[in-house]
Amino acid sequence: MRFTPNLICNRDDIELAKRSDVVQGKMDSQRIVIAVDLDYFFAQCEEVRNPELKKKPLVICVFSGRTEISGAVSTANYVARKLGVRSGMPIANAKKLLSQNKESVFLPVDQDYYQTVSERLMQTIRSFSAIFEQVSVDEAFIDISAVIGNDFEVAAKLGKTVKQEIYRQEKLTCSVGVGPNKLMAKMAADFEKPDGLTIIRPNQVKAFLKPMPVRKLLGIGPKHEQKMEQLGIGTIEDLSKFDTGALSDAFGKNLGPHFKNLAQGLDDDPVRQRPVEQLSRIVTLKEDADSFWFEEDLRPLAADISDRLISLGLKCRAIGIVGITSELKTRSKAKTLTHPINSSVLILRNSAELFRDLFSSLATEHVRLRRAGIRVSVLSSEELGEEESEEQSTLTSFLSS
DNA sequence: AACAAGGGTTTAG
DNA sequence: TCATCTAAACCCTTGTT
Repeated sequence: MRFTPNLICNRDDIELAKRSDVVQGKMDSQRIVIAVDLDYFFAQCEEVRNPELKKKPLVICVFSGRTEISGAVSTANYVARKLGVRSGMPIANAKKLLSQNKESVFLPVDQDYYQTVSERLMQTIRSFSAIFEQVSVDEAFIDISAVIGNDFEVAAKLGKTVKQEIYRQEKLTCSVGVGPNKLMAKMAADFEKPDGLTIIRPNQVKAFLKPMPVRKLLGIGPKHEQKMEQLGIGTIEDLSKFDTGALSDAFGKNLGPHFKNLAQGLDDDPVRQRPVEQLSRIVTLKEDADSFWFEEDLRPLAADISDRLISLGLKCRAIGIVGITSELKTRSKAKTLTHPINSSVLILRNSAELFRDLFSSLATEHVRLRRAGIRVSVLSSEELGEEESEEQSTLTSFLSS
């Protein structure tokens, strides 16, 4: 079976595609979703900036600052991947793998640059449908049902057009998937990786999923895979036939049935822009800390989170800290405030207090911290928060006491 | 019973 | 030997209404 068509789109199709004035009808039964996933995004951005890099192994690194080379690989181009470099890998390991190749290049992430490119890309993708969801800096969904109707052949052309338009504007390649929902669109995009275009029509869903290992399903990682293996589940087909009750027992009341739906290619999650729910920043400390003497390391984190809250017009009513121990275990503490805040000073004061708490526990365990971070959540619009109900309940409890 | 809060885990990119 | 950073979703437990 083949999933990849080869069709060219004309000018009329583009104009048709741009018609976002069509109402988002409740034709829930037949959706067409497109997933766009930029190829090795950070590294490809660097290649566009300096085409010399295209032939060389290129590794984009997050340097932690502990030593000259400590840190992890963010992403790498396909030349480096062919030699075994993977994202998440320690930089030192990547250096070892590429030590024979004098051409290889290691660059630090340039988040601002990628962000600027990303914003232009998202504008372009969005111009194809108003029903749009940005998933990450380099990934997005559009729901084109209202724009195109229920015709996968037209959708295939539109997918091709999206790729061409992105390449024309930014000289970047991407992988595009077209499917009846977000899950299938995403899995289609993953099916053929650099510069791919894959269409999965509703009648192809079962055959597409059937033979795949469960690990390929979105949301099933190494841990879930291992658990499934113990249950005798190897392929997506195995999962789709497994007893729902048993899945609930193994993965929880929510997740168990969810996995079974995914295995059948079912996903009714709508394409929509999701509100920001939390903001966080974390740093690696110069040396592992066994007491709270690094308030200076925290100050820039608090300032950055405060800046972001303010520029989004938000305040937070919950604040938390995260610590990563020397053994790479995660420890966290959080508290809810009576009143929403966004100032750097208050964020710092509250997180410092939580860190003192955390260290009193860690001291008795003789555990030290390698990394320390701040997280804020329960975000509300700066103007109209849930102020009214807050006042109300305070008053009520006061009167009834 | 329903919901909030707090702490941990898993996934994804 | 070395192990980044950000964000979401879920799980479980405990406490309140």
